[in-house]
Amino acid sequence: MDAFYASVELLRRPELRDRPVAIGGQGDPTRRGVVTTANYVARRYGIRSAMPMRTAYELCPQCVFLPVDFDEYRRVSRLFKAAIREVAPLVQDNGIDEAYIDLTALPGGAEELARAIKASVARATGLTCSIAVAPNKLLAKIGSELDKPDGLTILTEADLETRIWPLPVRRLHGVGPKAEARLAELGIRTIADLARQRREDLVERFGASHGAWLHESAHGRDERPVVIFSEPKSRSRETTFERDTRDRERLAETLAGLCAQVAADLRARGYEGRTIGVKLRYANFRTVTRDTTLPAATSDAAAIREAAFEALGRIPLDRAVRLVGVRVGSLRRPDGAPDAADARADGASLSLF
DNA sequence: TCTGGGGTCCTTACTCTA
DNA sequence: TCTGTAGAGTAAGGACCC
Repeated sequence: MDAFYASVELLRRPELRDRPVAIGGQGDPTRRGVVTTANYVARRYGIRSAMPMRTAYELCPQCVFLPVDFDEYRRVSRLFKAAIREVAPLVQDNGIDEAYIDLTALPGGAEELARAIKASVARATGLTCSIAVAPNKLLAKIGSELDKPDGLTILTEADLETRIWPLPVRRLHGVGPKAEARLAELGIRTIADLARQRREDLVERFGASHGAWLHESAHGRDERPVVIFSEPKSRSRETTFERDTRDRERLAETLAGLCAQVAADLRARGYEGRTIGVKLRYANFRTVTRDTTLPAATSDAAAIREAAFEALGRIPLDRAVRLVGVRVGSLRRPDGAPDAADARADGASLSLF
Protein backbone atom coordinates (compact mmCIF):
# COMPACT_ATOMS: atom_id res chain seq x y z
CA MET A 1 0.00 0.00 0.00
CA ASP A 2 1.24 3.51 -0.81
CA ALA A 3 2.12 5.66 2.25
CA PHE A 4 -0.40 3.51 4.07
CA TYR A 5 -1.03 5.22 7.43
CA ALA A 6 -1.01 8.67 5.84
CA SER A 7 -3.33 7.53 3.06
CA VAL A 8 -5.80 6.07 5.58
CA GLU A 9 -5.78 9.33 7.55
CA LEU A 10 -6.40 11.33 4.35
CA LEU A 11 -9.52 9.27 3.65
CA ARG A 12 -10.95 10.80 6.84
CA ARG A 13 -9.46 14.24 6.27
CA PRO A 14 -9.51 14.87 2.52
CA GLU A 15 -8.97 18.60 3.12
CA LEU A 16 -5.35 17.78 4.10
CA ARG A 17 -4.63 16.08 0.80
CA ASP A 18 -2.34 18.73 -0.63
CA ARG A 19 -0.60 19.57 2.65
CA PRO A 20 2.46 17.87 4.16
CA VAL A 21 1.21 15.23 6.64
CA ALA A 22 3.27 13.04 8.97
CA ILE A 23 1.89 10.27 11.18
CA GLY A 24 3.74 9.37 14.34
CA GLY A 25 3.68 8.98 18.11
CA GLN A 26 1.00 11.07 19.71
CA GLY A 27 0.88 13.50 16.83
CA ASP A 28 2.87 16.05 18.84
CA PRO A 29 6.34 16.84 17.47
CA THR A 30 7.46 18.20 20.85
CA ARG A 31 7.00 14.74 22.44
CA ARG A 32 9.16 11.66 22.03
CA GLY A 33 8.34 9.59 18.97
CA VAL A 34 9.24 8.91 15.36
CA VAL A 35 7.45 9.40 12.06
CA THR A 36 5.86 6.14 10.93
CA THR A 37 4.63 7.44 7.58
CA ALA A 38 4.75 10.72 5.70
CA ASN A 39 2.59 11.51 2.69
CA TYR A 40 4.32 12.33 -0.59
CA VAL A 41 3.96 16.09 -0.03
CA ALA A 42 5.83 15.82 3.31
CA ARG A 43 8.49 13.64 1.70
CA ARG A 44 9.36 16.57 -0.56
CA TYR A 45 10.59 18.34 2.58
CA GLY A 46 12.83 15.40 3.44
CA ILE A 47 10.52 13.87 6.04
CA ARG A 48 10.99 10.09 6.17
CA SER A 49 9.81 7.07 8.17
CA ALA A 50 11.74 6.45 11.42
CA MET A 51 12.78 10.11 11.65
CA PRO A 52 12.30 11.73 15.08
CA MET A 53 9.15 13.85 15.12
CA ARG A 54 11.20 16.82 16.32
CA THR A 55 13.51 16.57 13.31
CA ALA A 56 10.51 16.40 10.98
CA TYR A 57 9.12 19.53 12.59
CA GLU A 58 12.41 21.35 12.07
CA LEU A 59 12.40 20.34 8.39
CA CYS A 60 8.83 21.47 7.87
CA PRO A 61 7.13 23.48 10.66
CA GLN A 62 3.91 23.80 8.64
CA CYS A 63 3.57 20.01 8.40
CA VAL A 64 0.38 18.51 9.88
CA PHE A 65 1.29 15.94 12.56
CA LEU A 66 -1.25 13.24 13.40
CA PRO A 67 -1.17 10.49 16.06
CA VAL A 68 -1.07 6.85 14.96
CA ASP A 69 -4.41 5.04 15.05
CA PHE A 70 -3.46 1.39 14.71
CA ASP A 71 -7.02 0.13 15.17
CA GLU A 72 -8.10 2.04 12.08
CA TYR A 73 -5.07 0.91 10.04
CA ARG A 74 -5.73 -2.71 11.04
CA ARG A 75 -9.36 -2.34 9.96
CA VAL A 76 -8.37 -1.01 6.52
CA SER A 77 -5.62 -3.64 6.33
CA ARG A 78 -8.22 -6.40 6.72
CA LEU A 79 -10.30 -4.76 3.99
CA PHE A 80 -7.49 -4.61 1.45
CA LYS A 81 -6.32 -8.16 2.17
CA ALA A 82 -9.86 -9.47 1.75
CA ALA A 83 -10.03 -7.53 -1.54
CA ILE A 84 -6.87 -9.28 -2.74
CA ARG A 85 -8.25 -12.70 -1.79
CA GLU A 86 -11.29 -12.08 -3.98
CA VAL A 87 -8.94 -12.17 -6.95
CA ALA A 88 -6.18 -14.45 -5.66
CA PRO A 89 -6.73 -16.62 -2.56
CA LEU A 90 -3.11 -17.45 -1.65
CA VAL A 91 -2.00 -14.40 0.30
CA GLN A 92 0.87 -14.07 2.76
CA ASP A 93 0.58 -11.31 5.30
CA ASN A 94 3.73 -9.23 5.43
CA GLY A 95 2.93 -6.70 8.07
CA ILE A 96 -0.01 -4.32 8.10
CA ASP A 97 0.46 -2.82 4.63
CA GLU A 98 2.10 -5.52 2.48
CA ALA A 99 1.30 -8.94 1.13
CA TYR A 100 2.84 -11.59 -1.09
CA ILE A 101 0.38 -13.19 -3.48
CA ASP A 102 0.91 -16.54 -5.23
CA LEU A 103 -0.44 -16.19 -8.76
CA THR A 104 1.11 -19.44 -10.03
CA ALA A 105 -2.07 -21.49 -10.34
CA LEU A 106 -4.35 -18.71 -11.56
CA PRO A 107 -5.53 -18.35 -15.14
CA GLY A 108 -4.83 -15.07 -16.90
CA GLY A 109 -1.76 -12.98 -17.59
CA ALA A 110 0.41 -11.30 -14.96
CA GLU A 111 -0.58 -7.78 -15.88
CA GLU A 112 -4.27 -8.62 -16.10
CA LEU A 113 -4.22 -10.21 -12.62
CA ALA A 114 -2.29 -7.32 -11.10
CA ARG A 115 -4.74 -4.82 -12.56
CA ALA A 116 -7.65 -6.83 -11.19
CA ILE A 117 -6.07 -6.81 -7.72
CA LYS A 118 -5.42 -3.07 -7.84
CA ALA A 119 -9.03 -2.45 -8.89
CA SER A 120 -10.37 -4.70 -6.16
CA VAL A 121 -8.26 -2.95 -3.50
CA ALA A 122 -9.30 0.48 -4.75
CA ARG A 123 -12.99 -0.52 -4.69
CA ALA A 124 -12.74 -1.86 -1.15
CA THR A 125 -10.65 0.92 0.40
CA GLY A 126 -10.37 3.90 -1.92
CA LEU A 127 -6.59 3.48 -1.71
CA THR A 128 -3.83 2.82 -4.23
CA CYS A 129 -1.12 0.21 -4.02
CA SER A 130 2.01 -0.69 -5.96
CA ILE A 131 2.40 -4.21 -7.31
CA ALA A 132 5.16 -6.14 -8.97
CA VAL A 133 4.70 -9.52 -10.61
CA ALA A 134 7.92 -11.52 -10.57
CA PRO A 135 9.24 -15.10 -10.50
CA ASN A 136 9.82 -15.00 -6.70
CA LYS A 137 9.31 -12.97 -3.53
CA LEU A 138 12.74 -11.36 -3.59
CA LEU A 139 12.23 -9.86 -7.05
CA ALA A 140 8.58 -9.01 -6.40
CA LYS A 141 9.60 -7.00 -3.34
CA ILE A 142 12.28 -5.04 -5.16
CA GLY A 143 10.03 -4.60 -8.18
CA SER A 144 7.16 -3.21 -6.13
CA GLU A 145 9.40 -0.29 -5.15
CA LEU A 146 10.40 0.56 -8.72
CA ASP A 147 7.14 2.30 -9.61
CA LYS A 148 5.47 4.11 -6.73
CA PRO A 149 2.85 5.23 -5.96
CA ASP A 150 0.06 3.38 -7.78
CA GLY A 151 2.60 1.40 -9.79
CA LEU A 152 2.60 -1.83 -11.72
CA THR A 153 5.84 -3.59 -12.61
CA ILE A 154 6.34 -6.87 -14.42
CA LEU A 155 9.72 -8.54 -13.98
CA THR A 156 11.07 -11.70 -15.58
CA GLU A 157 14.44 -13.43 -15.22
CA ALA A 158 15.49 -11.59 -18.38
CA ASP A 159 15.15 -8.24 -16.56
CA LEU A 160 17.71 -9.13 -13.89
CA GLU A 161 20.76 -7.59 -15.51
CA THR A 162 19.08 -4.45 -16.83
CA ARG A 163 16.66 -3.55 -14.02
CA ILE A 164 17.96 -5.18 -10.81
CA TRP A 165 21.73 -5.21 -11.10
CA PRO A 166 22.10 -1.41 -11.44
CA LEU A 167 20.34 -0.89 -8.06
CA PRO A 168 22.27 -0.31 -4.82
CA VAL A 169 22.75 -3.40 -2.60
CA ARG A 170 20.59 -1.71 0.04
CA ARG A 171 17.53 -2.48 -2.08
CA LEU A 172 17.88 -6.16 -1.30
CA HIS A 173 15.40 -6.97 1.43
CA GLY A 174 17.75 -8.08 4.21
CA VAL A 175 20.69 -5.76 3.52
CA GLY A 176 20.45 -2.98 6.12
CA PRO A 177 22.84 -0.20 7.14
CA LYS A 178 25.44 -2.56 8.68
CA ALA A 179 25.72 -4.95 5.75
CA GLU A 180 25.66 -2.02 3.32
CA ALA A 181 28.66 -0.45 5.10
CA ARG A 182 30.62 -3.71 5.17
CA LEU A 183 29.96 -4.30 1.48
CA ALA A 184 30.96 -0.71 0.68
CA GLU A 185 34.33 -1.33 2.37
CA LEU A 186 34.87 -4.07 -0.20
CA GLY A 187 33.90 -1.73 -3.02
CA ILE A 188 30.54 -3.50 -3.47
CA ARG A 189 27.85 -0.89 -4.01
CA THR A 190 25.41 -2.24 -6.59
CA ILE A 191 23.71 -5.60 -6.88
CA ALA A 192 25.80 -6.12 -10.02
CA ASP A 193 28.97 -5.63 -7.93
CA LEU A 194 27.64 -8.26 -5.54
CA ALA A 195 26.77 -10.66 -8.35
CA ARG A 196 30.37 -10.52 -9.56
CA GLN A 197 31.69 -11.85 -6.22
CA ARG A 198 32.59 -15.48 -5.85
CA ARG A 199 30.26 -17.34 -3.55
CA GLU A 200 33.18 -18.72 -1.51
CA ASP A 201 34.48 -15.20 -0.87
CA LEU A 202 31.10 -14.00 0.37
CA VAL A 203 30.76 -17.06 2.60
CA GLU A 204 34.21 -16.45 4.02
CA ARG A 205 33.47 -12.81 4.84
CA PHE A 206 29.80 -13.01 5.85
CA GLY A 207 29.40 -16.53 7.17
CA ALA A 208 27.82 -19.61 5.61
CA SER A 209 24.22 -18.51 5.88
CA HIS A 210 24.43 -14.79 5.17
CA GLY A 211 27.15 -15.16 2.53
CA ALA A 212 25.22 -17.75 0.56
CA TRP A 213 22.10 -15.66 0.84
CA LEU A 214 23.87 -12.57 -0.55
CA HIS A 215 25.13 -14.61 -3.49
CA GLU A 216 21.74 -16.13 -4.27
CA SER A 217 19.96 -12.79 -3.93
CA ALA A 218 22.35 -10.96 -6.25
CA HIS A 219 21.47 -13.54 -8.91
CA GLY A 220 17.76 -13.06 -8.33
CA ARG A 221 17.32 -16.50 -6.84
CA ASP A 222 14.81 -17.08 -4.03
CA GLU A 223 12.94 -20.31 -3.32
CA ARG A 224 10.86 -19.16 -0.34
CA PRO A 225 7.21 -20.16 -0.74
CA VAL A 226 4.22 -17.91 -0.09
CA VAL A 227 3.18 -18.90 3.45
CA ILE A 228 -0.46 -18.21 4.19
CA PHE A 229 -0.38 -18.96 7.91
CA SER A 230 2.31 -19.07 10.57
CA GLU A 231 2.21 -19.34 14.34
CA PRO A 232 3.47 -16.34 16.32
CA LYS A 233 6.77 -16.86 18.15
CA SER A 234 6.58 -14.12 20.76
CA ARG A 235 4.45 -11.33 22.08
CA SER A 236 5.87 -8.18 23.61
CA ARG A 237 5.05 -4.75 24.98
CA GLU A 238 7.44 -1.91 25.51
CA THR A 239 7.31 1.79 26.20
CA THR A 240 9.63 4.78 26.10
CA PHE A 241 9.41 7.23 28.99
CA GLU A 242 8.64 10.80 28.05
CA ARG A 243 11.82 11.65 30.03
CA ASP A 244 14.66 9.33 30.98
CA THR A 245 14.16 8.07 34.52
CA ARG A 246 16.23 6.75 37.43
CA ASP A 247 13.09 6.21 39.53
CA ARG A 248 12.98 2.47 40.33
CA GLU A 249 9.43 2.67 41.59
CA ARG A 250 8.28 4.20 38.31
CA LEU A 251 10.22 1.56 36.38
CA ALA A 252 8.62 -1.23 38.42
CA GLU A 253 5.10 0.15 38.02
CA THR A 254 5.58 0.53 34.28
CA LEU A 255 6.97 -2.97 33.90
CA ALA A 256 4.10 -4.43 35.94
CA GLY A 257 1.62 -2.65 33.66
CA LEU A 258 3.32 -4.01 30.55
CA CYS A 259 3.22 -7.54 32.01
CA ALA A 260 -0.54 -7.19 32.55
CA GLN A 261 -0.96 -6.02 28.95
CA VAL A 262 1.10 -8.78 27.40
CA ALA A 263 -0.76 -11.36 29.52
CA ALA A 264 -4.08 -9.96 28.29
CA ASP A 265 -2.81 -10.03 24.68
CA LEU A 266 -1.80 -13.67 25.04
CA ARG A 267 -5.12 -14.74 26.56
CA ALA A 268 -7.11 -12.81 23.94
CA ARG A 269 -5.30 -14.78 21.23
CA GLY A 270 -5.19 -18.13 23.01
CA TYR A 271 -1.45 -18.49 23.62
CA GLU A 272 0.87 -19.01 26.55
CA GLY A 273 4.66 -18.86 26.73
CA ARG A 274 7.60 -20.20 28.71
CA THR A 275 10.36 -17.63 28.17
CA ILE A 276 9.87 -14.26 29.85
CA GLY A 277 12.26 -11.49 28.83
CA VAL A 278 12.85 -7.97 30.05
CA LYS A 279 14.37 -5.26 27.88
CA LEU A 280 15.90 -2.03 29.13
CA ARG A 281 17.30 0.81 27.09
CA TYR A 282 19.59 3.24 28.88
CA ALA A 283 19.65 6.97 28.16
CA ASN A 284 22.70 6.40 25.92
CA PHE A 285 20.58 4.02 23.79
CA ARG A 286 22.48 0.91 24.85
CA THR A 287 19.98 -1.95 25.14
CA VAL A 288 20.19 -4.94 27.47
CA THR A 289 17.89 -7.95 27.80
CA ARG A 290 17.54 -10.70 30.39
CA ASP A 291 15.47 -13.87 29.91
CA THR A 292 13.97 -16.36 32.32
CA THR A 293 12.54 -19.70 31.26
CA LEU A 294 9.74 -21.09 33.39
CA PRO A 295 9.08 -24.81 34.03
CA ALA A 296 5.73 -24.49 32.23
CA ALA A 297 4.11 -22.07 29.80
CA THR A 298 1.80 -19.42 31.21
CA SER A 299 -0.39 -16.50 30.26
CA ASP A 300 -0.98 -15.49 33.87
CA ALA A 301 -0.15 -11.85 34.60
CA ALA A 302 1.21 -12.54 38.09
CA ALA A 303 3.46 -15.37 36.89
CA ILE A 304 4.78 -13.25 34.00
CA ARG A 305 5.34 -10.32 36.36
CA GLU A 306 7.22 -12.46 38.86
CA ALA A 307 9.54 -13.84 36.17
CA ALA A 308 10.02 -10.39 34.67
CA PHE A 309 11.08 -8.92 38.01
CA GLU A 310 13.50 -11.78 38.55
CA ALA A 311 15.08 -10.93 35.18
CA LEU A 312 15.03 -7.20 35.93
CA GLY A 313 16.97 -7.93 39.12
CA ARG A 314 19.91 -9.10 36.99
CA ILE A 315 20.16 -5.78 35.12
CA PRO A 316 22.30 -3.00 36.62
CA LEU A 317 20.11 0.03 37.38
CA ASP A 318 22.95 2.48 37.85
CA ARG A 319 21.97 5.00 35.21
CA ALA A 320 18.95 6.65 33.63
CA VAL A 321 16.60 4.47 31.60
CA ARG A 322 14.61 5.56 28.57
CA LEU A 323 12.69 2.38 27.68
CA VAL A 324 11.42 -0.73 29.39
CA GLY A 325 9.71 -3.73 27.80
CA VAL A 326 8.59 -7.29 28.41
CA ARG A 327 8.43 -10.19 25.99
CA VAL A 328 6.92 -13.66 26.24
CA GLY A 329 8.46 -16.22 23.89
CA SER A 330 8.36 -19.97 23.21
CA LEU A 331 4.64 -19.60 22.59
CA ARG A 332 2.25 -22.51 22.34
CA ARG A 333 -1.48 -23.05 22.47
CA PRO A 334 -2.68 -24.38 25.83
CA ASP A 335 -3.97 -27.96 25.88
CA GLY A 336 -7.51 -28.09 24.65
CA ALA A 337 -7.23 -24.90 22.63
CA PRO A 338 -8.10 -25.06 18.95
CA ASP A 339 -4.97 -25.67 16.92
CA ALA A 340 -3.71 -23.73 13.95
CA ALA A 341 -5.65 -25.79 11.42
CA ASP A 342 -8.90 -24.95 13.20
CA ALA A 343 -7.92 -21.30 13.32
CA ARG A 344 -7.28 -21.41 9.60
CA ALA A 345 -10.68 -22.90 8.87
CA ASP A 346 -12.29 -20.07 10.83
CA GLY A 347 -11.74 -17.16 8.48
CA ALA A 348 -12.04 -14.54 11.22
CA SER A 349 -9.06 -15.95 13.07
CA LEU A 350 -6.76 -15.33 10.15
CA SER A 351 -6.45 -11.69 11.04
CA LEU A 352 -5.81 -12.15 14.75
CA PHE A 353 -2.16 -11.27 14.38
C1' DT B 1 16.00 16.71 25.16
C1' DC B 2 17.79 13.15 18.20
C1' DT B 3 16.48 8.09 17.86
C1' DG B 4 8.68 4.13 18.65
C1' DG B 5 6.74 -0.32 19.00
C1' DG B 6 6.13 -4.92 17.49
C1' DG B 7 8.13 -8.57 15.49
C1' DT B 8 11.63 -12.57 13.15
C1' DC B 9 15.88 -14.73 12.50
C1' DC B 10 20.82 -15.45 13.16
C1' DT B 11 25.23 -15.95 15.76
C1' DT B 12 27.80 -16.90 19.68
C1' DA B 13 28.58 -18.65 24.19
C1' DC B 14 27.59 -21.63 27.69
C1' DT B 15 25.58 -25.65 30.24
C1' DC B 16 23.81 -30.10 30.61
C1' DT B 17 23.31 -34.76 29.12
C1' DA B 18 24.08 -38.92 26.57
C1' DT C 1 36.18 -43.89 36.15
C1' DC C 2 38.04 -40.64 33.01
C1' DT C 3 37.91 -38.06 28.71
C1' DG C 4 36.14 -36.25 24.51
C1' DT C 5 32.33 -34.87 21.82
C1' DA C 6 27.78 -34.14 19.73
C1' DG C 7 23.38 -32.17 20.28
C1' DA C 8 19.74 -29.81 22.70
C1' DG C 9 18.31 -26.10 25.30
C1' DT C 10 19.02 -21.54 27.06
C1' DA C 11 20.66 -16.80 27.17
C1' DA C 12 22.32 -12.46 25.21
C1' DG C 13 23.00 -9.45 21.62
C1' DG C 14 22.43 -7.73 17.08
C1' DA C 15 20.63 -7.01 12.28
C1' DC C 16 16.77 -6.28 9.93
C1' DC C 17 11.85 -5.59 8.69
C1' DC C 18 7.10 -3.00 8.69
